[in-house]
Amino acid sequence: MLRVNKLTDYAVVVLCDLLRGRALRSAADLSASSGVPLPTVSKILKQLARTEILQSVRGANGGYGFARAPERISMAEVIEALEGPIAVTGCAGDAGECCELTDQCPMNGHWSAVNVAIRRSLDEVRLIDMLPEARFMDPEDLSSSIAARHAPVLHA
Amino acid sequence: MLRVNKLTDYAVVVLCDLLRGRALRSAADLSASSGVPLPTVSKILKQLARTEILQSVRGANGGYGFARAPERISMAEVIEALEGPIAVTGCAGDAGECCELTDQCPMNGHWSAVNVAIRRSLDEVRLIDMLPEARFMDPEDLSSSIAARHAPVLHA
DNA sequence: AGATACTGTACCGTTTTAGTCCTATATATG
DNA sequence: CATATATAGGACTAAAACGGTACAGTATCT
Repeated sequence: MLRVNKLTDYAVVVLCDLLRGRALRSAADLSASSGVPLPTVSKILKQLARTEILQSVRGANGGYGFARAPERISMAEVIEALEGPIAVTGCAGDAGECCELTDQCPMNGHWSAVNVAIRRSLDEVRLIDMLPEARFMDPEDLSSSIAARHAPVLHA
Repeated sequence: MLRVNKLTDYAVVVLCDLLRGRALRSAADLSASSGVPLPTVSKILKQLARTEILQSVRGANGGYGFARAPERISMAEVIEALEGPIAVTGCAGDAGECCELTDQCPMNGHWSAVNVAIRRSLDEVRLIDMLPEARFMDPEDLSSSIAARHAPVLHA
């Protein structure tokens, strides 16, 4: 079925919620407003904060916010943040690890054609395209409305 | 990691082997030449024969062959044959089934943007692009060489 | 009739995933 | 400085998915 993890699915829910609210929100806050259980939200946000997608602030009044302008975050990034490099099979990755049939295996990394194709298409889907409002708004209205919601952005 | 099943991986190995050999090959034959265990090869071929990719002939001297000109088979078809419809999450599918958070879930099928993008890119990767020889040959040489190997094609 | 080869289904052990919890660390506030 | 708040990191467990195998059935060739 070419699935992504359920966690990745939830991540998009949470990220869209974050897109809607103030610039800095706590995990508990996001859990309450998204309906996703707190431990799960925590896990997701922690993962995302390790990349260039989210930025975290520790301590009282801390929380998570976007590390970059959210309009410029692609789904490829989100998926990679939660599931590692986009590689459809173990064989096709850059890593040396391969199946036991290496000698006879006539593939030798030819899934990379598929990987590249998928990677490219995911680069072109933006996180904000996942917002339900997206389908009712034209791209310009959308970005300006998001910009407005995020007046006090974190990312300097 | 956005994986496909291991079975799908093996399917490509076996299909490429079939691409190389005679038009009609038995499962045992393909198992021997590809190195994939017979029961597994059987399972894969059975699945593929349910679609328009392979065609089966029962009884002595039977086997499997392509149901259509193999140059026109896309990876999207192969993946769908083995894993069902290309849908990255349960939510996004056409089926009514959705997560438990339906009410609050702000997604409502917005993974479909991702699904469509992936589907489109997989439509453009052909099965023959997975052949190791593919990278050393230009498209025309390749299709003619495949056509030559498959002179007595099954598909009318 | 017998041998060959696909068809369908059911089963089980292994691996992966989802979800939870605990301890450590950082920061704001009184 | 003490305390409350919040993230960081990692370990652990129960559940689901997957891979692989086996078996009984059907079709076809010789």
